Amino acid sequence: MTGLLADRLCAAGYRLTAARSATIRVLESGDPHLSPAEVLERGRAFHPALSRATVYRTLELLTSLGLLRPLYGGEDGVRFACVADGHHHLICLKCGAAIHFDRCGLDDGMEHDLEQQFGFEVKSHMLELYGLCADCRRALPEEK
Amino acid sequence: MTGLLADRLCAAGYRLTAARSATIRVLESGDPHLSPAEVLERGRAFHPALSRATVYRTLELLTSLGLLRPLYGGEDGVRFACVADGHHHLICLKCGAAIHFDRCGLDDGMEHDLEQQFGFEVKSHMLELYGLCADCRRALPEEK
DNA sequence: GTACGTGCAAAGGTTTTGCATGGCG
DNA sequence: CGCCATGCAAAACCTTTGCACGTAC
Repeated sequence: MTGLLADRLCAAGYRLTAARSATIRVLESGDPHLSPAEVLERGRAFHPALSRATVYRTLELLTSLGLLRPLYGGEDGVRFACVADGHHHLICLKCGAAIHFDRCGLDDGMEHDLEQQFGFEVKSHMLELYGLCADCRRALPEEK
Repeated sequence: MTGLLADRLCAAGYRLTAARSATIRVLESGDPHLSPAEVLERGRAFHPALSRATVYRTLELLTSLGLLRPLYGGEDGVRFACVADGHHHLICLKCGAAIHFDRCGLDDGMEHDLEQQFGFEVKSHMLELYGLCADCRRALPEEK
């Protein structure tokens, strides 16, 4: 339990309430790709009164702080990923599976170069690679 | 006019119809981050009868071929980006501006390593860096 | 000529909003 | 104690789906 999201939230001047705390606990507990509905369902384990509207508001707030990122998954709508310290996925174009990997091939000097070139202040990043996962590669040749 | 999207579509065995052609022309004409509504509006310049449903169907089709990628933009919902040959953005967390840059710091051996490790076949990729654009950095200190 | 693709319009689900209440700081 | 945040429920929105017709190949 690092409390990274909570820390950043407070540092930005927002209150750490029961609803937000529950939402954050869900986001930091394992599964890195959750839909708003899943966050609501799991969040109610920590704070039964949690409302759908508050989940949406909290997700938007964390996104605006650069801590979360909304992704379009394979088929089931939006999912949010924590990108506080960079996030890297392999995404299967067929089944929508998102595989997380740690290694980031990013050139370390790159962020600095971009800040120089565009005056852009980089806070986090995400790298996605698209293709076919092992299971779908196996399945494809068979189906006709 | 490269016709890259059209070529790939046909190569995959799909028909190149007037509706699809119009949609593709919009996607290949400049602006790399379009919402479905914008695609519809601009597409009707080429094919007035173009329907909203067909735009959605075509966007989904191109996405499943790994040519497009749905992104959640700053505030206005989904936008689609062409990732046929890799795409790299700086995204402003405040105003939602998406700045394209060419340089990709990706380690060239990385794709191959991931194929070895996960059995994943990489077809395209996208790199997003989140932060504040030059304009918003200037504006922030002023507004209280 | 045939199977695929389209347009229309209605259905479905998710996301957003307003307002009175509650609780953090 | 004041203001921020919440919960509820309704409203708004975007997206998807069914079906009969048109058309690419």
